[in-house]
Amino acid sequence: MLNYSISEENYLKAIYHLQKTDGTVSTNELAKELNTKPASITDMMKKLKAKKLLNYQPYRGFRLNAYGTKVALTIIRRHRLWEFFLAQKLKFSWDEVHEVAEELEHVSNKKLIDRLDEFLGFPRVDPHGDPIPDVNGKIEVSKKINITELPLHTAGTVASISDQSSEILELLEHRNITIGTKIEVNKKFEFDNSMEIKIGRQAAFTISEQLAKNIFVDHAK
Amino acid sequence: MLNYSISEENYLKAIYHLQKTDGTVSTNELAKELNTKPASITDMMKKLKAKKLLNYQPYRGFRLNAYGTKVALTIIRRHRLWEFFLAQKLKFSWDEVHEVAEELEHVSNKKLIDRLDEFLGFPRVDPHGDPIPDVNGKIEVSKKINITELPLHTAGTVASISDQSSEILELLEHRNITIGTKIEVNKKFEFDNSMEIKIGRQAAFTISEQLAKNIFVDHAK
DNA sequence: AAATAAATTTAGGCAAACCTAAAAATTATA
DNA sequence: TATAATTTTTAGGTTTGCCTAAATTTATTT
Repeated sequence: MLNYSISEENYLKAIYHLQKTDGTVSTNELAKELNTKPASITDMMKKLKAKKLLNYQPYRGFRLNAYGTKVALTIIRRHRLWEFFLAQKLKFSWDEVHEVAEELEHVSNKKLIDRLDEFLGFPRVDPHGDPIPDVNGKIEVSKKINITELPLHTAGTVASISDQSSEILELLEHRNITIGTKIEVNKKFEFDNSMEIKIGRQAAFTISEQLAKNIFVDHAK
Repeated sequence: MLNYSISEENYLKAIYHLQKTDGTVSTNELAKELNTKPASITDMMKKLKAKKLLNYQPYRGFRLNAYGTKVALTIIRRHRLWEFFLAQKLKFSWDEVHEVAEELEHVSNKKLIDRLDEFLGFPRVDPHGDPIPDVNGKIEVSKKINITELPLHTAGTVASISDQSSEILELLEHRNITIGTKIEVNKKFEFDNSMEIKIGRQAAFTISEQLAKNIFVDHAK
């Protein structure tokens, strides 16, 4: 696998993430994601196409090919392993890791990343609950699990709420919990099975077992 | 402290290292060190002077000022902490760490470096035996110590040999040990106080207590 | 299907960091 | 000290990755 510039790596990563939802990515979409102008995107798409990382037809959007996807996944692997390292070993909080990992991810030494992976005990998910691609670029598809099964200090993205009553929604609204909210469990109390959770950088608060049992989150493995 | 580009950081670091020996650094000297052409050096010196990092008079060489030195020391701090991390935590060998640290050193998040320092237990010297600047940029002056006092797996640079006989020099020559050679102690044997040492990437070998007692190395603290 | 709006691309520029070749300053030498 | 050799700087280019403004293509309306 060849080496790519920091800009190229950021483009590949952004395209990978945008592709997930849409089938193809548009110039404006990517420009917005990368905080650049559409003209810059067109420039770079020509380069990445020339380097055989993606399929691109003028005016028709673009999509990573198999090789481009593989490169994107190694970058995501680096990013998530560093996030895990920062949270686990350097005691960075959940919401601080991303920014630092954005820089570390561009250090491309393969042995470094594989040794780091080993040092960390081959973690499967990063501190946000997103799956970490393995040495071969294989990435686990995330599954829904109940928040009560979520490991401590590992975020999950709220994917569904089983009870649909207005009572529970009132409570969730009050707590600022909706689909897409990232939740991290701080503590579980055996006495009443209540748990202390945290959302983003807000102060932690406690929720009852009843409520917890209704919250499902996306989580790899 | 402001942020500098990777190139600027590499220039500052190189000037710092060259300054140590000479009083002032010349264009050609720096060009050789950085594998660039003299014209590129002149370009960059103008920029670094404009940014108040060094003193520079055309045709008269250059030298970091107090601020430039401080910046250089934070880069060296990052580099050596990462080297320590790579050797100690990721089991990289002595001669592999430098190259990887050259990349990691440009990640400039201060909290990252200070937390890493703490995580590593505030090490004083890197795996090559060079001192690591502290949070405030203070760097210990290296002192000579006998190789028998050198901690295991930490390199020291041969600074002097106390015995000056031709017999010892013959032995040292055979072993490829001269002033400037970097030595790492692998093991010490209590039985006869002999020790197994390693030079660069050569295979390790054993030396007697008598010989060891005559080898002094530069080593911080 | 024309006209208008929106998205995308092209054209031409800019700054950073490098380069080569030529000019200028400094240093060494006859 | 004048000339030669060396060092350094200047002048003018190149590539990467970005920009603005204008042109073009595609999509949406009427």
